[in-house]
Amino acid sequence: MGESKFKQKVIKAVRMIPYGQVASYGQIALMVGIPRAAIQVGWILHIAGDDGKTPWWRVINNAGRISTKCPEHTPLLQKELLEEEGVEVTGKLNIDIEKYRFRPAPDALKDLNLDERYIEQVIAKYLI
DNA sequence: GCTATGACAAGGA
DNA sequence: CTCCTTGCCATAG
Repeated sequence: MGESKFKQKVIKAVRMIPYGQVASYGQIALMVGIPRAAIQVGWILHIAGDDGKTPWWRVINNAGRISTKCPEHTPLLQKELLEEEGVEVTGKLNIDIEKYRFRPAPDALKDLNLDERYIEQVIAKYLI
C-alpha cells in the first residue's frame, strides 16, 4: 500500500476526534502539518474515509456546516450520525462548531511528528 | 512535469 | 444572511 504520508496522517488525525466532537477540514490540515490543504482533507475522506474505522462524519467545514455532496455519504446521513452522538444539527445543516470542537492535547499532537514551533501555531489557532 | 479537479477557507459584494 | 472570487495544494491522468 504505497499511500502517501499525507493520507496516512489525515486518517490518523481524523481517528483522534472523540465521540461527540467535531473538527474542521482546515483544522485537520493544520494537524497534519499542511495548513492550507483543507480541501485535500475532504478529498481523502471522500476516497478513503468510508473504511468503517474512520469517523469522517466528525469533520465539517469551519463555518460549522456540513459540506459533503457525495451521493454515497449524504448530508442527511452525516447529520444523523452526528445527532446519534449528541451533536445538535439544525435543519439547514448548521452546527455550533466551537461548542463541539475537538481540542487535542499538545501531547497528542506530538504523535503526528510536528515540531514544537508548529505545535504552538496549532495551539494558538484552535486551543485558545 | 503540467493541467484539471475539488467533502475548503476567508474576505468582499 | 447568501453568492462569488481568489488562494491553496495533494492527487489523478
